[in-house]
Amino acid sequence: MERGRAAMTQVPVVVGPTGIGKSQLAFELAVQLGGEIVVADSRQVYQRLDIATNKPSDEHRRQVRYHMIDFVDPATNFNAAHYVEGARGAIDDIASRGMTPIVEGGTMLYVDALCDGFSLTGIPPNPSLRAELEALDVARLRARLLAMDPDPGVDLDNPVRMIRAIEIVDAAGPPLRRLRTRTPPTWQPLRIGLTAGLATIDRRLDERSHLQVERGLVAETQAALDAGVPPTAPVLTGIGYAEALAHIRGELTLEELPLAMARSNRRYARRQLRWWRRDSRVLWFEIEPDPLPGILKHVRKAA
RNA sequence: GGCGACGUAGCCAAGUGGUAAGGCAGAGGUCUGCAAAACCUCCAUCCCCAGUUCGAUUCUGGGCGUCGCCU
Repeated sequence: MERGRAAMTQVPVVVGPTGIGKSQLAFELAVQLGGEIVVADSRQVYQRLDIATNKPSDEHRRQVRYHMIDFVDPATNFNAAHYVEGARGAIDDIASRGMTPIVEGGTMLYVDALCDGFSLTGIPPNPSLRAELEALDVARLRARLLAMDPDPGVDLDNPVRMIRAIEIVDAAGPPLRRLRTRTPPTWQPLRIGLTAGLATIDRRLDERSHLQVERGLVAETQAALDAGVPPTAPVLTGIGYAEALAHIRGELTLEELPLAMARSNRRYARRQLRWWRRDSRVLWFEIEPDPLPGILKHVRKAA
């Protein structure tokens, strides 16, 4: 069958909370399996901002080929649909060359959109409509949305979700639900979760935050500003950069900076854990004893 | 030692004689094109004792504590 090899291809997908060593594990997995890594991360796609986005080291990049990082102008916006398109292409490309694609990431929506094949409705953002809708309060947004689609299936308290819903229905007509479909990819995701106790995660995040500041996070942020990246750009709203900006504005001392970063990271890590722990398809591995052998065994058995 | 102010959740902080705003942090949850975002839910009986009162976190007295000023 034509879809033959591709259809059967198992793609390891390494997920888990930030700061737990996913990147390192994916690297080791790639080395062992002869693979290339497709990062699923909404911030690593942007060029230059390396420190707080936790991009792979030059050393790792020399040994393993990485995809979906470092290719978007930081002054622009990138989104889940762009990601899925690029990542699917990357995976097909890797597989076509006989290598093993390995997805690794932290952005929950990106991972699920890619691996579950979310349609994302196919309607692109409409900036002028968004600008208009952003001026409305929640009640008005809700009324406007319900007038177009009485049962849109979105959080009616959430302005961001309602604006998106209105945008879709405005372009494609109701009902919204019919546009949100799933078309699984031609390959089989093998979800591997990396986890650890919260105390361990918190300690690592604390250490990493201090390290990032020492490595020049503030200078990197300032350089981005100097290069014309607006403070409102998505990258600069990310963990680390948001705090660095606050420091540059004088709202945080240099001593407070890593503490604030660690706090944001803790919150994010917990959200990631909550997102994936409800997904029964994820097989979890503790990071404490080296999880690589067990993961390799699992991957090889599945293949 | 004297004088003054203050003492509300982990932190910041409103407030009233009738049974405690809000913010941050924390916990849980939602999630199909901004997702490291956005949104939802939960989270205190007001320093201690006595008194006044139908009823005190809110009034009075005492104690303890903190801060400031003075000697």
